[in-house]
Amino acid sequence: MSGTTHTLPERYDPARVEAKWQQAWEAAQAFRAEPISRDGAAPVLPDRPRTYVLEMLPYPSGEIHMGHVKNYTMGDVVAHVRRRRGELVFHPMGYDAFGLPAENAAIRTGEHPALVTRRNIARIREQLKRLGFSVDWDTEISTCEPEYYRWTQWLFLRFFERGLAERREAAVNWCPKDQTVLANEQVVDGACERCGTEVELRQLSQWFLKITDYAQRLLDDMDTLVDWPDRVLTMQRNWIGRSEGARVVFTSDDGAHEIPVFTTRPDTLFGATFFLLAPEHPLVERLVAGRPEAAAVRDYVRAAARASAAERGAQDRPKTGVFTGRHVVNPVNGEEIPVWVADYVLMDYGTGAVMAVPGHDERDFAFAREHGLPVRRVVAGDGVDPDAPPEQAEAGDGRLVNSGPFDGMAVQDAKPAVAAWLAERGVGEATVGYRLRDWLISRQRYWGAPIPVVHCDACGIVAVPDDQLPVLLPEVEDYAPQGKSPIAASDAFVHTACPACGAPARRETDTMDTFVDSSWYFLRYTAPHLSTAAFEREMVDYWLPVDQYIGGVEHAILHLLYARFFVKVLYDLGLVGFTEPFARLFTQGMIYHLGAKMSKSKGNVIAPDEMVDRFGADTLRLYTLFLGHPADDAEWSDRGIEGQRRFLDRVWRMAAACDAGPLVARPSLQELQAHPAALDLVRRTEATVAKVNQDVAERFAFHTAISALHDLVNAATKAHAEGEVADPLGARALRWAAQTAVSLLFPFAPHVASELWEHLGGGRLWEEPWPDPAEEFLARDAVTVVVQVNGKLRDRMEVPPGHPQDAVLAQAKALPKVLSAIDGKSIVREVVVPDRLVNLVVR
RNA sequence: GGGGACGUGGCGGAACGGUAGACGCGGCGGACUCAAACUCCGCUGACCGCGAGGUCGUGUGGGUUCGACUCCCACCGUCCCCACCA
Repeated sequence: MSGTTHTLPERYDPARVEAKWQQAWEAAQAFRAEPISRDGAAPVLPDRPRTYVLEMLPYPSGEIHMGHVKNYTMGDVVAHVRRRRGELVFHPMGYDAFGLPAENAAIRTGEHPALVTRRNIARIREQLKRLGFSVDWDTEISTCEPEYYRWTQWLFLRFFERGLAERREAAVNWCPKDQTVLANEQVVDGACERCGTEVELRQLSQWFLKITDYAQRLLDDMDTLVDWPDRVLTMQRNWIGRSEGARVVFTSDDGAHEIPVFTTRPDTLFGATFFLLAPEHPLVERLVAGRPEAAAVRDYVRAAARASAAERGAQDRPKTGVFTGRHVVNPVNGEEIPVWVADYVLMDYGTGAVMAVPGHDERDFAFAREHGLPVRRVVAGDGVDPDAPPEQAEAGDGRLVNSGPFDGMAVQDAKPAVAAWLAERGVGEATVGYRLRDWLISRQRYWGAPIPVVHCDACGIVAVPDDQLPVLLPEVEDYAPQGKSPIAASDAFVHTACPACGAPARRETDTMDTFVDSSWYFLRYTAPHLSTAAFEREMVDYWLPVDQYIGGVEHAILHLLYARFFVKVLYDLGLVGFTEPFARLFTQGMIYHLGAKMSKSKGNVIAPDEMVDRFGADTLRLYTLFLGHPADDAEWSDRGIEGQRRFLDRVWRMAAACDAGPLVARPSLQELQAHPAALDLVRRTEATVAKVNQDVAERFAFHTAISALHDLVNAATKAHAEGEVADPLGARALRWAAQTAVSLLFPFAPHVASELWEHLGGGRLWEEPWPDPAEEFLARDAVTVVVQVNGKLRDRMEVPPGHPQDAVLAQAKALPKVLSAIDGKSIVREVVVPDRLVNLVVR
């Protein structure tokens, strides 16, 4: 590929060009990932600027879709540009390979999910390769392979040792027909996504990762994520849902139980007229046992357990509840208030118990109305009668009334004052609540990483020793869940010896949520096949945090939050030297077609392969980026893609119009003085370099960068067609324009750019320094200044750049159109924006 | 109910307080061709005018500013996230 004498075929044939360059890159190991950790080799870390460009790894459910093409093309552009800027670029690829789709296919066909998955991966790999992304395929990882999930299990055990993984009872969505736990996303309108059966809530023993221990740090460290989209940060902030309030301890009427509540309104404590427990609250049974109300309460609790989450959470549902016959004592005033059980109280937020202040909380007010409970005013705005109970919940500001020693205090002051009062007496304190829940990672499913613990009657839950990892998935007959994980059917798997005491024991049969796999894959890329560790500290500290992460906004909350949590835990464990995984995040918009999100069920999917067949990978890459700003949703147009193919055809013809090599140097400004057409072309070329650089590096605006390339190629083509650059100097200018356009085109359409670069006499374009604009060509010798009268455009004029303001003004005032516009009026103000505009304000 | 994003030609979109509609699609007219495809050239926001030119125009209504698609407020519409979170 020395590119000496190379004749260009007349017609652009993408299939030939793309195959040729994909082979060339592979043969040259052009995009080799280095350095990475390998078995038996000590890492050598180059002293060079490095960049980790990462796109969210695909889920191998079948084929890639247009969203993937857009995602990986964006990442590829960034990777190419940075590589050619001289940075050491790391741009790996892998597969998030565990999970439901492969498993469901296996349940249908009986085929092993590993086979389904590997076949899908082979298909996707082929599709990605056809698009020519600059990744090193030797470092590919797949989360479902034992060499990967061994380390997922190893990391789980580190969480377990730290007390960050624990097993406890939790309510889960349960489909009584399928006999399985469903993720929230699998519950549609309170029914099972697959069979339509009403979903129940069920108490099951489940594994959790204690992400709530990290709630505050996940919140605090967001301040360092300045290059993340605000909307993602906002979504995460809302998801974590920090709220300040107080813990208040109530005591049961017999003095036997202390029942804490969490409230954000400790200032309204004197307004509590009743008390609520969630149906799942452990004290419910103990409070009602042996009482006449017990039967009614148990009925209610049972009904609540059967009701689905969606049903319980329904918006305008009447507030139901049942009186327990018991009372609790309010610590501020010793008042006894009745205890009810109500299903609008959630067991997993706060303490599962609530003090009800109907005067100042909407839900409590509705409940009080429904059940004839008293409403009391404890906050009054100006001019409000303190003894008139609110007619509706009043959540606004005011001063405290009917609140003993706190009367007259403003709400804002009363909150800390009441909390302090409680703390002094040992019946509460100021505290912070989060709506973030612990991360339930248990799945009663086959196709996931087995949770590597053993249940021993004598020792309890025992970790599988590191040297016995991986705990391999057993072979089973049936992949369908039957109330427990399918792997529980494998006796050989389940029955084992306790690693601690050697007695017969049972293996855990739950597998892990696939989000666990994808919470650390970006670390594994630095050691994709290392057999001695998940990764090496030196290497991850070298490459991470990821410089540019790119993916769909649908992962704005869960994946990104989980990955951040993982990295913080690994930091605390001393396994990594950074606390955030992704320094810069870009979330792309979706591609729509015929007004809807592309989906098989809507029949509006455009298959990338078909587009590659018809137009070539380069055209497809270009078009997905040309669609609009990548952060915005975009509408696919069948005709639109033809425009980008036409553009590449035009680039091809422009390059073909140039003689085969060698490459030329840019003509100097001085040489070009006598040749206006050539000068103009070089000026446009340099301006395009500046524009593309700015759009790609600063704005992520690939669509306008591509537009700028259109402009340049159109101008060069026109200059050539009109014979303006037929002379030797003109030909050099044209060649320079062509060379530069091809060079700039490369990150977007690498195959055709490489082919044309070769024709023009260049070698390895992927290593060619990325163009910088020649500043001397960016300055113009005349600028257009627009002239406005009262802000209305009246005329425009050419002036030298930096022309003195008074001269510009004088020239503007002499323009005939301006004269007629200001005729008979007096100028009251003159605004001059240098080199841009004049505005005359007249009256 | 809470939070967020977005409303610009026939369509995708451009314009980071200073020429609204770049670039692309589509459309119209023309050149090339026996014809077509390809390619090339011209026009293409609306209205008035033969023309030069003029008037209007970025969802609606206000505001800030010499000047607003852009900033602020309210409303209408679309989409996304969260949602009985005490």
